[in-house]
Amino acid sequence: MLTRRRDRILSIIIGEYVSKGVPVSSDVVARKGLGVSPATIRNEMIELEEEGYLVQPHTSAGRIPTDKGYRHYIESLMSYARLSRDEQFLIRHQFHQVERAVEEWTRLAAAILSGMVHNVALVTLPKPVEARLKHLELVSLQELLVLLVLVLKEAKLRQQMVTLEETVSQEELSASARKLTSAYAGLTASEIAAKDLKLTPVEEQVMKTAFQLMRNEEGEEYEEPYIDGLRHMLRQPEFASSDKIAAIMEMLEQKSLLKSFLPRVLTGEGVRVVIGRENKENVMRDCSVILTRYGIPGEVGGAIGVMGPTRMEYQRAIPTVSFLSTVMSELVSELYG
Amino acid sequence: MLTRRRDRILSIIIGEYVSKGVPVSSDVVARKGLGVSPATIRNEMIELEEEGYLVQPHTSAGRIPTDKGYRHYIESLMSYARLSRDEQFLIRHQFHQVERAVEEWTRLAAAILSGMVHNVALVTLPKPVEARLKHLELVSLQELLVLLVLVLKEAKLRQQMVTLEETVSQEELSASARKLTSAYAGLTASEIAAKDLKLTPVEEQVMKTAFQLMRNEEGEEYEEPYIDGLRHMLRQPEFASSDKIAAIMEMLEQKSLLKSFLPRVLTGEGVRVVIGRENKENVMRDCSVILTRYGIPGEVGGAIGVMGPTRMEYQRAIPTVSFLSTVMSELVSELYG
DNA sequence: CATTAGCACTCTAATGATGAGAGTGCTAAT
DNA sequence: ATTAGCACTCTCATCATTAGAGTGCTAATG
Repeated sequence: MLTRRRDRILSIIIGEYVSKGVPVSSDVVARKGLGVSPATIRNEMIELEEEGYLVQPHTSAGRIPTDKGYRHYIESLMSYARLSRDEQFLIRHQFHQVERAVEEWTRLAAAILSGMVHNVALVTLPKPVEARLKHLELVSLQELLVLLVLVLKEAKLRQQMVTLEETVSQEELSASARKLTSAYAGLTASEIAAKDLKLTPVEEQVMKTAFQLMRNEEGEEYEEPYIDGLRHMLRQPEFASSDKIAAIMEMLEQKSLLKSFLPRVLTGEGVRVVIGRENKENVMRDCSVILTRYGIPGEVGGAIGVMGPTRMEYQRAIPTVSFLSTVMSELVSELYG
Repeated sequence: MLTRRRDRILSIIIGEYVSKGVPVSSDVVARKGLGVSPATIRNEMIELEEEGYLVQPHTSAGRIPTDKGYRHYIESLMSYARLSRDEQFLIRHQFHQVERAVEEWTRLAAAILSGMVHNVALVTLPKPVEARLKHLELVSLQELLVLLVLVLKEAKLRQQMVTLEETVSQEELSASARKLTSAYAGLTASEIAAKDLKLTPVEEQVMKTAFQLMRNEEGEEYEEPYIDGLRHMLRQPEFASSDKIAAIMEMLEQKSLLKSFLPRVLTGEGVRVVIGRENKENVMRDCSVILTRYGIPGEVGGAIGVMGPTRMEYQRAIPTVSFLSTVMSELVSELYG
């Protein structure tokens, strides 16, 4: 546990370092109205360094926060930081101005978030815990080629070409589609599989494909996220070396890494902050990630978050992520009724 | 017009510079089997410099090609460069291993292209010159909320929520959908508008939305492209400074710029190469873009291309872009049958 | 006349020396 | 417990020096 004053000093140092990007000297801290001299601050700083909250880049430099320092700072921040009423209103307003569609919302959320925190925003599409069929349609394209269209409960479309073994007219296809829709509407993939219905071979084939498509919708993993704001993050001085940029780019373009990265962090409620070396990936050792879920627990959910250098405006980023998650939850709830 | 020998020297310099990234000296050129001494090369290089094909970064450095130099080199390249049979086969093979869907093909094309040329690949979805309706479906979501699903001729789905003014049952909606489909299937947006049919108010409303959606499909502009391979481009030494990266990132993330950028380049047939300062955008002054169209002329088309530093392996990039455009054209043709 | 050997010249990039400035840690006084 | 004072350390910018790369020019050559 830190004394009140050390806590205060740590906050000041983090605040200064985050905004200026330069190691913070005892002088600067002393001028922030603590009523003590730089020498006293120095003594405290030695303590804070010994306890692992601060480090010096070199002997004659000011201090910068360690991951542990940020961690402490953030814990005390999490509870009370909120966006202002005005900002909340402004954000809500923007969502009401776009198409009523999850893709649009997700894209907008990423755009707003990245713009507000000047870093990369990651937002996945909402994904239902279990896919439920709403409607099924078959459209004949060419002789043997049929387009299978699934409308899922949450107004999501999935499509897949199916190559039939025999020619079937559009009328017959429509009849089959009607039959299958009325038989299976409202069911999940497993419920559909369980139901033993008398189907024609063509219908069998269609449902096999539909089953696959629905299975793909389920699962623990989140969708591939929308990414926005790379341009902002790259302006940060910590990304002056193009090596780091390339390494991070590699991670972001390699969907596999990203996917495996998201859910691990999100087993639990509330906003998660992963700071610097707390990240498993080595390339991320100078980055922090602020992530949270949104959606309706047990029904549908997505992830929303920010990625940026460890030296990040947590004070602003955390409430922003938090608020946007709330808004996305509301929007999704509306849609899922 | 250049003499045969100067042409040869220019080629060698470009070849060397592209692979090594270092100004090329007369010695290096002389060792390439021209049968003349470095001094002769130097005399030729002076000529080439005076004619604007080469420059020296500073007095005691080798030469590097100017935009004009690259331009000349490329003109002579365009005609004969092809990918090897093996590579062609390998690429085709990969396309046959993915889902039969334009999104997959587009994504894959970007992935393959960027991997092969170690730079950024841009590929837009194919876009029809005029959207033709294939099928229309209405799915009731909530009391007044209906999902309108359009299947367009090329197996493309479009969706939009419609808020009705009165409650309509799913049966009635399906009936309307059937009616509208049989009335309008195969028609373009303008043909649909021209047809004067007796519609209920709800059907009117639906068709108004459908009309809008189809109109959005048309137009001169290409779709927003799939982008892949930033990680490769960033590894190039010319992007060591993060300023440039950020500027280019800004352009790529700002869809507006990108969209306006694509079609301007693509009024015409064949592969287009825009080198360095030939680009309108100032941030692109050290970059080249290789772009071409694919699709069925007059019916459906997209753009495919590569972006990278001016010092690019044109010899490889141009035939690769060209070949992938052919493959995409074939695939799209199959689908549009 | 085209080619080329020879050479002086220029410019870069790496290295090391120097000094100012920033900020510290410690000591001793309050 | 706090703080003034001060020696100490390390960075960073500047400058000088030097090796090396590659040139352009001149004069000689077949």
